[in-house]
Amino acid sequence: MTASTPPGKSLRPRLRADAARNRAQVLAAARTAFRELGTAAPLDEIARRAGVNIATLYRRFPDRDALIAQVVLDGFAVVLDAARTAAQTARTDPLGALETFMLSLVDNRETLVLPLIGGPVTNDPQARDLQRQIAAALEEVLSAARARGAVRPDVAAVDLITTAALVCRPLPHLPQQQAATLVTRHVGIFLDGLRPNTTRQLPTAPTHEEVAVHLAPGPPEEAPPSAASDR
Amino acid sequence: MTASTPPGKSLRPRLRADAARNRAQVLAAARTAFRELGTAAPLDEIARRAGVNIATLYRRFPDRDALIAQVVLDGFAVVLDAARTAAQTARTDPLGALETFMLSLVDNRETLVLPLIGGPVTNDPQARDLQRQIAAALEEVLSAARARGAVRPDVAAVDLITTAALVCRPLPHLPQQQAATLVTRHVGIFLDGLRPNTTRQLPTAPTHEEVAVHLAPGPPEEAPPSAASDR
Amino acid sequence: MTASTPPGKSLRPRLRADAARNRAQVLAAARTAFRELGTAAPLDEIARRAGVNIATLYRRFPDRDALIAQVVLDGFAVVLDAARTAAQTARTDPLGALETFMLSLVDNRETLVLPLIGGPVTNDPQARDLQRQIAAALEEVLSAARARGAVRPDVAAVDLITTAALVCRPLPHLPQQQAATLVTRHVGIFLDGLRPNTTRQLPTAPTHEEVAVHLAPGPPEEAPPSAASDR
Amino acid sequence: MTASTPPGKSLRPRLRADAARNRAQVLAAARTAFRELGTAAPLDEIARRAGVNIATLYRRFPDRDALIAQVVLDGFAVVLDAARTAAQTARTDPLGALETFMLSLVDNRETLVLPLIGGPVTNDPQARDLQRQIAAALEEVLSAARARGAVRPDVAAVDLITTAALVCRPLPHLPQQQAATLVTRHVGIFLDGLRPNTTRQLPTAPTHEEVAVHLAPGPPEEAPPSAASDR
DNA sequence: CATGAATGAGCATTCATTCAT
DNA sequence: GATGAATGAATGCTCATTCAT
Repeated sequence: MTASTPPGKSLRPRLRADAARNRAQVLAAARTAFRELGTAAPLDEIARRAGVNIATLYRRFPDRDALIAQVVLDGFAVVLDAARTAAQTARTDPLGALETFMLSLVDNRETLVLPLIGGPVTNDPQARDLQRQIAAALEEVLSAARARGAVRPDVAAVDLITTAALVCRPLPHLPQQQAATLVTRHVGIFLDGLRPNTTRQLPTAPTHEEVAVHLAPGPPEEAPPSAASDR
Repeated sequence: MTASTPPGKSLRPRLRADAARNRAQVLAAARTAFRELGTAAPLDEIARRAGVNIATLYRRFPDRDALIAQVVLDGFAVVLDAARTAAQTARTDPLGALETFMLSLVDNRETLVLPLIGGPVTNDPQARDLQRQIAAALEEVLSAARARGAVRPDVAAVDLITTAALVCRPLPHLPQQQAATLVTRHVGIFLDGLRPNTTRQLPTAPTHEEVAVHLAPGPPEEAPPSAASDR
Repeated sequence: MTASTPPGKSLRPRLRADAARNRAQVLAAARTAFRELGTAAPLDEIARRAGVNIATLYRRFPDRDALIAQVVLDGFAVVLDAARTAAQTARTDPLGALETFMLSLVDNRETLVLPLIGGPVTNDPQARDLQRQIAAALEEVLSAARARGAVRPDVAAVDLITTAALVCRPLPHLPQQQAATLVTRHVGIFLDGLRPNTTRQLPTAPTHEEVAVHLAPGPPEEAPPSAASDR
Repeated sequence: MTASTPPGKSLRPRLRADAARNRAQVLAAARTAFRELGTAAPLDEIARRAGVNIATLYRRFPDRDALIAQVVLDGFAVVLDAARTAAQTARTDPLGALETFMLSLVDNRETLVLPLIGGPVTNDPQARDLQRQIAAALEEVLSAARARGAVRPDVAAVDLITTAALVCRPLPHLPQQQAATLVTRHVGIFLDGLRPNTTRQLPTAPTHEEVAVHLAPGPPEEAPPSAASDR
């Protein structure tokens, strides 16, 4: 599923080939720039990286938030893909499905801009819808697993989402490889923590609706540390 | 241990009372501003929150990085405190010590600015030293736990630090209470994942030196999402 | 020769008409502002005088030094013009050529920002090159004059350049007219001092290279007196 | 004659020893700072160079202009000294006296802050008075020289003052030694230009009153070139 | 459609000056 | 008398955004 070029139902009347290419390049540049510099990254820096003029960027995305929104939607689409794949194999191997799901996100970390909880926010109904679908698919996986006694009964889809949100954020100052190792270890331990026969009790999970309801307007998030000197 | 007012060994010849108060207020304001707006938060916003003039802020901290550095050092100091406390009870109850350590960080999340891996970086030797001490204390706890077979043998101090780094970052767009619940659940599952009799194998952990060596110059980090419109 | 719009060999791909006009206005404003307020003149003051926004100024000249450099280059171009004119008539009337050269600079004083020695510095290779050409042209004039016994044999091009540098700097606190009279008298006496049959011996002149070699990094220069109150 | 500690007639009730030392250090620091950075040099930079606190500087000199004024007065006093010395030997050797006068100023260039025309302005009556005395002494030298036919008849005291003003300004970007050589050569040629049997006619000189009358409020002067980057 | 150019507004930083110790 | 500290006000510079080509 191509994330950034939503199906024909879109209002967009189908772009000219070069315009579509520019749009894709802007999104790609935004993705990396947002991860490296934060979502406050200068828009002309993004335009430069995309090899287009700043005005071209503005033609496609009326403001920063529109750009962020699209990047996030693209991220959600990737996650939804993974979640659906997991749902498909849930019947036969729910634990393996879970593991594959989490690790595929870790692998795609670099192209995901903080999707899910913790990411930049949009009150876009599409985003809401995608989140709902993601939660549903994961819940499906979990109930299959619970039915087999493969996971602790108190784990919820929101826990998987939280984990994804935490581990997909950039770990700056660490080389790619090392960051990947550390995060993979973390996910491994987390997955082991999903086994049944738990020793400890978790606080009650919020429902998906409780979480989603806050995804709309929301307060800003954290920012980049300016390793050496911000500007 | 008072973090922001290091003992007399400091070069600073002891501040006048009012100056010290101002300095502390600036640091407190910076802490929250950094969490809410990112480390690129406007410095005059920080000064305003602290109730001092921007020039006063500059008198204490010659530039943004100096301010970040101090905030991070303070964060490290808090973590070191917690780690040492854990080390003290490690003999009698290593698992409890671990749990208390992790949860105390979650509780203090709000006053910690991305300490440890993933936080804003400083090549300050003090920061290095604190990190080293933190790692040492945690290793002490872990070896006590391993000796009793209370934890899986392949877990390392760096895993605890990674986890702390991940869960201490702000989860914007979520109300405090909910964020706390989600993170606490995550930590709970993670802790359960530390039990022995593991089902899965973790990739080899990097040594503390490998991780620390990258804490110096480092590339920038992630950034704020600009919920509505950044500027 | 149009000083500020170097021929097509320039990298600049030819400015749009309005942009070129703005650029010229900025340079003109800078010229007078630098003379009146020093090269530390507020850049927004310059922008205001030029009737453009400060950001427009920055678009053309990335920083103060770039602006200074261009103003100086323009000054050098004017001087080179004069020197070449002098060289052309040197054969027939070397003394007259010298006099015309010096007085033309005095006349253009107002549009020259400390060109030559003593002016703001640039390590721009173009500047170096212009200086070299100026020195060469003047040397040509002088050798023609020396050949006829029209000037003392120990005078060098560097002396003419020094004199130009000295007399082209603003004499603040004096009305234009009076400053012009005083400087013209000074130049007149200086020119008379160039006659042969000298009574006194001059210290050995540095070579042009010796002088030029110091034009690169260089320490700052003198500054404005702040007639009433600088700020 | 000690310039910066004017005779007892001063209003200042005689400073305590350490205060007097501080005052002298501030003036010395101001002298060099003004030459290096312009008269807009940061006052706290001057205080730092003087080794005193900025508030101490303010205690002695209520504002920048007061400091400038004193520095200029000191400069005038040095010039007056030299002019009087010249007047004393004018009877026996007027030309030598002139030469010695000019060269002594060149030698003291470094400690003179733009004295005379072209320097920072003061409406201080003391400054006026000093200038008058300087002009008188120089006129005395010149008339002795004219009487002997040792100089052209059309040279006036104002020409000497103009020349002094021109050559005493810093020539930045040139090493001390080279600047000295160039300026000395210039003065040498100028002095040779003072001989009688002139070939050219000078424009009529303004009277000393005409010149002095403009020394009061006056527009600002030129400024420092910011060799590399102003700030 | 794409771009060069212009603008206004924000933020960092510095400095003169005053105040309290 | 001297100093550390605080402040307000400039100024430099950058960026989002709009306009004209």
